[in-house]
Amino acid sequence: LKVTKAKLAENRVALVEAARSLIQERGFAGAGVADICKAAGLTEGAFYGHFANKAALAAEACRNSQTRLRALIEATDNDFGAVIDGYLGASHVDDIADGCPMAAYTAEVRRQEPDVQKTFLEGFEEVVRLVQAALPRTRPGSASHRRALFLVSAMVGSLAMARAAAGTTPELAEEILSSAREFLKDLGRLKHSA
Amino acid sequence: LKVTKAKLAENRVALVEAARSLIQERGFAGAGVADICKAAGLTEGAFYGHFANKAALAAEACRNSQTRLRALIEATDNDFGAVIDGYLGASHVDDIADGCPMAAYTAEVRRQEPDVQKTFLEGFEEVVRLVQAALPRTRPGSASHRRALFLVSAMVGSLAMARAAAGTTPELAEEILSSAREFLKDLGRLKHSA
DNA sequence: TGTACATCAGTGAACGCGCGTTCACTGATGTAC
DNA sequence: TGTACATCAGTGAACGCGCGTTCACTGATGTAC
Repeated sequence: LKVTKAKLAENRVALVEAARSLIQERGFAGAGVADICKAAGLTEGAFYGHFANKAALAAEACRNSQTRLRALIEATDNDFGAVIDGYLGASHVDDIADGCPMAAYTAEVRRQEPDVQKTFLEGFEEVVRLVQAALPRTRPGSASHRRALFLVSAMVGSLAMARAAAGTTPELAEEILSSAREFLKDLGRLKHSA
Repeated sequence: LKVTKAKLAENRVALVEAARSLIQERGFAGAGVADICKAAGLTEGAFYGHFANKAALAAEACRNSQTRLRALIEATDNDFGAVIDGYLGASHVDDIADGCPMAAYTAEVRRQEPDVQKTFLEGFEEVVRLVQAALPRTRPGSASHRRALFLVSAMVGSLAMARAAAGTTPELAEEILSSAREFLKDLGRLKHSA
C-alpha cells in the first residue's frame, strides 16, 4: 500500500535510526535486517525499496552515527575538559546504542565495505579536528594535530575497555574511566612546542 | 576412527589455535565452527568431542590469545620503550591473527559469555601489571597502576584505530601509530607523584 | 471541484544458504587374557 | 609376546533455524481530465 511522500521520508529515517542504534549495540554482523525493519515498524520487503542491500544501509547508519557524535562534541563549545568528562563519563558506558560509534565497532570497520570505512574515518578525522580546536592555543603547526590524533584514539580505547570491564567488574570500569580522565586532561593542558 | 592419545591432544590444540587466530581475524560472530574445524584439519562432528559448544571454545581461545600476548610483552624484559615500539609498530597493524586480542575484539567482549569476559579482563589486568612494572621506578602506591591502566587502554585504542584506517588511508594509520608512540613514551618517562 | 486510473510504497510468503549442533556409524587404539 | 575385542575419536550427512534477498500482490496516493 502506497503511503504519503512525507511518510515515505519518515520511514527511511526510521530505518537509518534503527540501524544506527542496533549496529552500535550489536555490531554490523549482529544487527539483522529483520530486527532493523521491526524496530523501524516496517517489513523486510519494504526495506529493499529504500536501500539496495544491507551494506548500503550500514554506510548510511555509520554516517548518521558520526554526525550525532560530532553534534555532541560541538555542544561542549570548545571546552576540552567538558569533552573528556562527557565522553568518559559513567553514562556513556551504558548508553551504547546512542553513544560513540568508534568505541562500539572500530575493530569491525575493516571487515565492512569501503564506503563504511571511508565514512567512519571521515568521522574520526572530524572529531580529531574538533578536539584539536578545543585544546589550549599553540602556535600553528602539525604538533597539536598529532596530539589530538592520540587523544581521540586514547579516549576511544579507554571507553571501549571500560565497557568490556563493566559487565564483570564495574569498579574496574570506573577506574579505567577516571584514570583516563586524569591523564587525558593533563595531556590537554600541557604546553607543547611546534 | 580412534586416534592416538598424543594425536587427540594435538587435535585439541589445533582447534584452539585455529579458533584463536580466526576469532582475532573475524571476530567471535564471524568465526564459524566449520571454518575453525577445517583450519584445524577436523570435521565438525569431532569438534563436539572436544568442546561442549562454540562458546566453550571461544573462552579457551581467548585465554590462549591473552597468554600469547603476555609472552610477547614479557619478551621485552621490562623495557617500556620496547613494549611501545613492538605493540605500536607497523607490523602489528597487519598481523591481526597473531596480534593483540584486545585490539581485535574489545567491543565484542560484552556480548560473549561471562567466561570469555572474565578471561579477557584477567588478560588485560595482567598486561597492565607488566606495563606498570616496565615503567620507571616510583615510590610504591596506586598512582602508577592508574597510569598503566591508561597507557594500556590508549595503546589498544591507538592500534585498533590504526587498523581501521589502514585499509583506506595507510598514511593516516602510520600517523596514528607514530603519534601514539611519541605521547605514550613521554607519559612513560614523566615523573609522577604518589 | 469531482471522478477514473496509473503509480508505486509496503506486505508477507518464499527462496537458497550457512549457521551451530546432533547422531548413527566407522575403524584404529590399546587393554585383557 | 600374540590374539580378540571393547572403547571411543573422528566421519559425514542431516537437523532446525535465522540470515539476506526476491517477488507477486495490495491498495492508498496523487495526477489527468
